[in-house]
Amino acid sequence: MARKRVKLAFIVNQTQRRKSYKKRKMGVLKMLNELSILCGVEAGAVLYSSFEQGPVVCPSVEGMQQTIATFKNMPDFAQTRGMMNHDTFLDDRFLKLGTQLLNLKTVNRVTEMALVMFQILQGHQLNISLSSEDLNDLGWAINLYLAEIEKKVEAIMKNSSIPASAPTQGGPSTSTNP
Amino acid sequence: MARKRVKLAFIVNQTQRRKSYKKRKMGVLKMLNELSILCGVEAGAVLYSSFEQGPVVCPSVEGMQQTIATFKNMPDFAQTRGMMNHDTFLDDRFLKLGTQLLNLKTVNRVTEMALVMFQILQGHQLNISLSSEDLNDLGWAINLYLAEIEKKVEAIMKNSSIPASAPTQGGPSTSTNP
DNA sequence: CTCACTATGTATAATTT
DNA sequence: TAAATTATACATAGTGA
Repeated sequence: MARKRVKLAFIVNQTQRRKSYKKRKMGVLKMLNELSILCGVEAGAVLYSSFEQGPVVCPSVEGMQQTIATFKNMPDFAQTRGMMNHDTFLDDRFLKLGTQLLNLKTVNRVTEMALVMFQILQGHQLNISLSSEDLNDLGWAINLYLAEIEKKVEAIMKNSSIPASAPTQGGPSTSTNP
Repeated sequence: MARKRVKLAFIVNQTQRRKSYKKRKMGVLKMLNELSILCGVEAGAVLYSSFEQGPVVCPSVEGMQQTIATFKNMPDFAQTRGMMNHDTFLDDRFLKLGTQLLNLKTVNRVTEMALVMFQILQGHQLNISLSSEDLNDLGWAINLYLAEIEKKVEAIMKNSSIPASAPTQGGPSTSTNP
């Protein structure tokens, strides 16, 4: 019943780890959502866990689709056409429209964010793994390490006679918007 | 002194919002880091705020660079060369090597995550903003809305005689690893 | 596994310096 | 404006159905 002080280390017990992951995922996504709303910040995240088929992407694609669908199916939307002018600019219905459009802009902004993230990390990856002769030792160590692992895997495979299979790759699962 | 129940809405006061952003950013990044360590999950995030020059990227590029630097400068690393075999595979020094290599793998994994995120959102963006005639109304509304905003901005600019300036674009700032 | 509950550590809004 | 403080709401580890 008591929540012991959490030790910041990998949770070895798989069941326990899975539980913790589920709860904390919810927590992080909720807080990210709150940060986004409260502070007017575009916030995106990706979680890549072994517990789920694909990466968890936030903000969720489904959430954004719902936003669009809501906008498209907004009652009286057709009636709004043709009655837009300065007098109706601050009309409630039009303000709602604005909110929805801001959400639409968010989609584009998040895409842009992801691109930035990708470019930054890609550039970083190139710097450390491809560039100069400074990393010869690193490359050598990697190869040796992987070779050792390969040997171990081969040995295990021979003994257990389980055929090697391509990893199952499911579609990405998106988080439900909190 | 008391923390009032938080109302989930955009904080209008800029000073207040800035404060909240700083604190909550720390919190979210910390929790993301914890989730990553506790549950063995690759977690990446991007924050795009008006409070900082560029996007905040997590895990931090600097943090990863430090990992690499540590690895490269590891004492006795040169001595390890040539003494790797099955007997020394579980040697302490080599286990450390493995940990560092896992971190290196994390770099690549995060890059991959970002790419997935980008592709998913890119695809989604195209679906909703470019594709079919279903969205004619949406496009029409956007144009009208933007035109109205433009008029307002023009009016404000004329009255205040403040010249329009290109937004300053700084380099990306990376979060410090907690 | 999933939900529900509860005790408790943590994050953070409000306030002061 | 930023840092330190404090009181409180919230997240979540542990537990049971």
